[in-house]
Amino acid sequence: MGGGTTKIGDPSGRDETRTLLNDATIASNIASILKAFDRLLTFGTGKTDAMMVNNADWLDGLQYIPFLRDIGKHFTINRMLTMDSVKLRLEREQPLTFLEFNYMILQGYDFVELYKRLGCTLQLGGSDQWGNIIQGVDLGRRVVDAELFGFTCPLITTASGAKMGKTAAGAVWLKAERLSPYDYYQFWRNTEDGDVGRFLKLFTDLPLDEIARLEKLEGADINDAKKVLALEATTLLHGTDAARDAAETARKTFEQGGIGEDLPTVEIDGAILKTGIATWDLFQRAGLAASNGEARRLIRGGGAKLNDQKCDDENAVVTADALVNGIIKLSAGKKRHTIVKAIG
RNA sequence: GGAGGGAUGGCCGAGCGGUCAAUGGCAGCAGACUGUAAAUCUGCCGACUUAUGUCUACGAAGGUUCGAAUCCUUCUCCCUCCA
Repeated sequence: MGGGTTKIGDPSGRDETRTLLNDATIASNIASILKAFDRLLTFGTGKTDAMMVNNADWLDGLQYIPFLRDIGKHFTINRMLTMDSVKLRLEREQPLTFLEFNYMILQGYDFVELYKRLGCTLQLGGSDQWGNIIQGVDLGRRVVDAELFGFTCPLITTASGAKMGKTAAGAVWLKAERLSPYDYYQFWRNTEDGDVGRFLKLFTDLPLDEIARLEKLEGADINDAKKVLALEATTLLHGTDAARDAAETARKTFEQGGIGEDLPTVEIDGAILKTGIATWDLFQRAGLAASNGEARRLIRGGGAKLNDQKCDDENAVVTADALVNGIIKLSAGKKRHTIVKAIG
């Protein structure tokens, strides 16, 4: 964990100085990240178990002068200026502070420190980390005569060039509290055709010959491959049960036009339904519109459905009569569905 | 220290006294077409129980004016050049 380096901020790929966080925020972020990774890695003390270390352990106590003399002398400004993270910022005439300029030195130092403490000899990262990793490799050779290695992979984009990680609802979160298994499943289910094969290889553990078979599918059949992708990816993160439930909810919702149990659910006071509530208000409360005005626009635009019936009048009053088995299904467009449940 | 240039809605970027909630592009949302895909086309895209209405908004605070994103003053931050 970059508990120390986050106080500096990696200048890679951004024009603006990263917002500096305070210690409490950093600590809570680290705890949160540990929880997210816990789903994917086995942390422990065993031979092959994962361990999480925090570079604040050795960076926070660094003394400036000794550090400059021992480590700083191995870095030339000439070389540092050729690093993309620095070069791009300068070329675009964006400010780069001395603080950020030091980031690569610290990350390089991290690698050496990890080698000395834990015998770590390989650093993996996105291709934007290449420069930072190489600095560590070089530094290792110079100060501890170690042979270190770097391994980078291209940052993942979709076939149409968009950066990964964004969905209609915002970012793709790994924690179920931020993005439900169902929404996570849907994220993968909606993968572009051209990405399916690549994503199957990158984000699932399926054997390559199975993936090769799925890749051969064409036209509408590609949907079968997408279902496999979504199911496998969701299983890895949320487990078999959650993934199966998500798949079942998606099947019911999209293939039968019914109501899946895992759809986002919003509770509403039964008394409100008794007296009646305007349609636009209901959509807003269900979280399908960010503001009342947006809800109205959604309905006016013809994108809103209540129990699969198109809503024509934003001011129409919805009452308890609309409840079917105690719930109302609201839809914004074809993909965003929410269940409203009356309570009390 | 000196001389210039700049700060506009999620982002980029026009506007340079009224017709500006602010051109255009991107992103986003919805509709059509489809396969819960992409591409394309269409509409929407500050908030408010929607109103030819109110409020908030063009870095911040004052001022000029019937009226300011647009003019003036001060401040903050950024960029470029010179030292």
